[in-house]
Amino acid sequence: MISLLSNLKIAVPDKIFIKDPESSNLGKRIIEHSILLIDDIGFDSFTFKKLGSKIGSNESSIYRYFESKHKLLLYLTSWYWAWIEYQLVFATHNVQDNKEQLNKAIEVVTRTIKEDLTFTHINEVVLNRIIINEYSKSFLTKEVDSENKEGYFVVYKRLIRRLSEIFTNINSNYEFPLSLASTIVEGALHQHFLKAHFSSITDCGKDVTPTEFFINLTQNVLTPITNGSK
Amino acid sequence: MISLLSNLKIAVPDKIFIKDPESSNLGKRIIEHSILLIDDIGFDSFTFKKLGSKIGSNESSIYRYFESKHKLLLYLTSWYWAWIEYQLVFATHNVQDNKEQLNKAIEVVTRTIKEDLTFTHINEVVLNRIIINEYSKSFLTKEVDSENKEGYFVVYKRLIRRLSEIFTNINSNYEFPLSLASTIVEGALHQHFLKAHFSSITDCGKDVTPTEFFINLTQNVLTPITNGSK
DNA sequence: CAATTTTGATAGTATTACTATTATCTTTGC
DNA sequence: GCAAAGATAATAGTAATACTATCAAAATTG
Repeated sequence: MISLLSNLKIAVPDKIFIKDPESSNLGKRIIEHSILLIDDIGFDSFTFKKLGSKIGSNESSIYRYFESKHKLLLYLTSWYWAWIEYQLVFATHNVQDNKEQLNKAIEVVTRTIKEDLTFTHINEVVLNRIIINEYSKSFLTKEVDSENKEGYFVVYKRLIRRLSEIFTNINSNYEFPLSLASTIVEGALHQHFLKAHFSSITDCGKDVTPTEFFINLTQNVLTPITNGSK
Repeated sequence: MISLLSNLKIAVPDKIFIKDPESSNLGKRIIEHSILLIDDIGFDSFTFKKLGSKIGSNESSIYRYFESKHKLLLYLTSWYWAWIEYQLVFATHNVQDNKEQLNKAIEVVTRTIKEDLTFTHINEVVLNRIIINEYSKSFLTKEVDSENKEGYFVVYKRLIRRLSEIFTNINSNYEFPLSLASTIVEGALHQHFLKAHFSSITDCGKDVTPTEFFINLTQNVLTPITNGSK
């Protein structure tokens, strides 16, 4: 993975930022430390002023990259889903066996994240925690519809569609591939959250991973119970 | 349902409020109009000052009922899940056939809400929209763990456990009843959200309901694929 | 009807989420 | 090597938020 992606730049829709943070040293520090700071104090308490003092820069300079902290969150989440999308494509590409392809796909979107050294200023493990804790806040707003029109969620939607196509390949008669895909991706984040904070309402923990739960679920759902009538 | 519940008061953990809003006229107006106002402008823009002017009362008076708008959200969500829990219990109680019981349970937690005239100051249809749009914000905070210890999420957790028990009744060998229950309840909210805002990544819409999707899913997951035996 | 409780009005505070302006520092093109 | 352009920093300012505190007026209750 490291060598494969080493020349790649994760593509984030450019309407999300004012100035591309990948284009400068300050921009990269903004991304690097916003991830650490949001993880540390939570998105609600996060401000550009606090970030500025962390990176020895000024609030007003950060505003030249992102219009608002909400846009910065959209940037981080788009980056994350694009990164997952690449992994999904690489992991499933050229895999002959359908069932193996399915399992790899589910694994990519549900597993606990491990460090990826390709992108030095981005800590994917910490970013994943942010996605688990804050992703919903990026679309649970009164502005979703207009922001959706602006294309701020294209990466995520493309990922869901790719995953649903893998389901359709396995079983073209299955009626709800999109809903299954969106349920699994969102549900995996939720199971990781429950594991950390509400362990009494999840089976995921030390012995069971969200990946096992969702692989079992997907196999049962996509394998029609054709014996006899059903 | 109306007559059955007419003497019931939905029980919300009393640590959530300073003064029980059910105990006064002002309290009830706070609940009634907070639901309408949050639905109208969104929780993020909602303030006690705006609510005060809607109900012809004062910001400071509302603070005597709820410590913060976050606590008010916890109140509304606890009320909602307790209301769903009652419906779950009534709908599945004394149902002989296991499969029918299962389907009724899934229906209660995934269906589109219809008005319930038992609670005159609470509009359940609007409250359901708030749950879909804002519920995640009630636990995606840095304070989850301490608030969980205080018991602010007991109602929701009890609902998930009840649902998981129904799954276990159907198939005691199924390994992930809690994760399935939490995935369905959260997933249903998500499918309703997608239906309204991201229709390209869900199959739910005019022809398909979240209930159909989740009933199909649950049946396939709980019915082991032991072809031959089944 | 007096005591108590509840509600309303007003004021005040620290912080947030920005915008605007001007000064300084860095890069680059020649 | 230097001027011009562009990027960054510093400072100031604003309206709104999320409260707390105090006191007066109104409503409830015993």
